[in-house]
Amino acid sequence: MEVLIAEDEQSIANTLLKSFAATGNHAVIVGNGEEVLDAVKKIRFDVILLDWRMPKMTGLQVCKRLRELQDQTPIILLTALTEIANKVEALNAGADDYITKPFSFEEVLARINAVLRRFQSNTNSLPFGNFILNLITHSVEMETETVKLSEKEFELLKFFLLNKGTIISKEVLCEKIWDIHYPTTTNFVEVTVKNLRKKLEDFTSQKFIRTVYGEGYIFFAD
Amino acid sequence: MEVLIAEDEQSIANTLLKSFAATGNHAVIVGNGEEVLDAVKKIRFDVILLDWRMPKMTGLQVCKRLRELQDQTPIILLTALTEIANKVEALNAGADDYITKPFSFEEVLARINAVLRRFQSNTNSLPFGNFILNLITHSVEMETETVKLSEKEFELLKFFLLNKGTIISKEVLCEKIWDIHYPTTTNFVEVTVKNLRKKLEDFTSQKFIRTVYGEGYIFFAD
DNA sequence: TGTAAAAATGAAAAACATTTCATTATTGTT
DNA sequence: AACAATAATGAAATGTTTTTCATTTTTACA
Repeated sequence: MEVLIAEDEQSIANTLLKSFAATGNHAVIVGNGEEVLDAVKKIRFDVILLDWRMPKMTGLQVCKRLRELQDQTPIILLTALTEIANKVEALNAGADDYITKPFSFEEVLARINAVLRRFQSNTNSLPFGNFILNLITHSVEMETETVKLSEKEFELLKFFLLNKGTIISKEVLCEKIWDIHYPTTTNFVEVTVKNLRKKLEDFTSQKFIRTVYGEGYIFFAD
Repeated sequence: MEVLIAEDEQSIANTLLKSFAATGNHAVIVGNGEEVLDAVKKIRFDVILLDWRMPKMTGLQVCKRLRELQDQTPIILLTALTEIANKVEALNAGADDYITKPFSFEEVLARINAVLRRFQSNTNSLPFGNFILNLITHSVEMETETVKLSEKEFELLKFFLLNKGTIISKEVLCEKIWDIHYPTTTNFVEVTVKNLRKKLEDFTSQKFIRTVYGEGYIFFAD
């Protein structure tokens, strides 16, 4: 397991580092929030432990910033504070859990494992723009409204979201969604794209599905 | 949201009860662990708040017992204790989170929402017997075969699985799945039950959906 | 056992989703 | 600008699901 620890108190940092090493894991220590943001750009971590009090940015600010940057790495906040407002703030800022100091390494491990357990199983929603594709209800949700997709529309949008930013040929869509080999005699792919576009445009004027002439489609969000 | 609160201190219990009502939720209060075990047999709750100190059984014991009984309802422990050992114990006993007293109602709600978020995104399948209901594909899977359910069949089976072992009236199904108020002029609930039974029986001779004459249906698995 | 209420069933009707098809619009190339 | 290839569209045809309805079966209870 790859752990990123943001902690400016040397003694705590070193104890954690050794403990992780002793349990067969690998930890990287950084001393402030900016270094966290740099580190996550370079390496993928399984979990991030953020000290609440740090130089420059607080753990909370780092947490918020990471979520703004669409980073979904599980975050556990380490805090010496006990004020209720902070706990609520932490959870609402996108942290997955927090641990109050003083803590035992045993507790840290228990917390991490609990958070990872939740995370490991697949997500039930795929966000894009201001929207969310709910994989259970097969509908697109925004703040106020919800639109139910037909089955083919759902599978198409899901496929686009899992492959956003890359050109997807009709041939591939045919194979993956309809399980039909190219060439097809009719244009059901185009028709389904049209219908999906229509449903999304009822929400917004944003053009998510762009056509690449002669090659296929490409999905853009953010 | 349906909340079960196990709390023997009347003042705390009443405050919670009122606060939940004020936020459009419904809470049930019980005073000891045995009543918790009784209550979950009858009704499905979205979350259980367990006081650590209670007559007869501690919250921890109740928590362990519920997990032994295969009850997966999210549990949040309410505790006045601050010893680290207890926190670890709580998480290892199968609790999903804990709140230290004193707490604000705001924190309780934030915690519940955080737990529910994890819980929901944690499961994309519901197992029953030797089968699995895949919540993403809306199909029932067994070792070799797979059957795709229609939308109503899917919602019905999902509802049964989330409420297994309890009697479910047609009235409730009508409200929750069709969003239609009783009484109905026609018998679409019975028809959908019939079709779902048929699809399940193509897999197995096991009778999952039992009729309770004059009351509704009850789903049995394991 | 007979009866009335409740539930199950097969099949038609209605609503909805998918696919096909003819036509129009757009794109890249000359 | 003109052309051919590709894509988009509206609407019809087909297929599937949902709902309705008439009838049969099951149940609890006298």
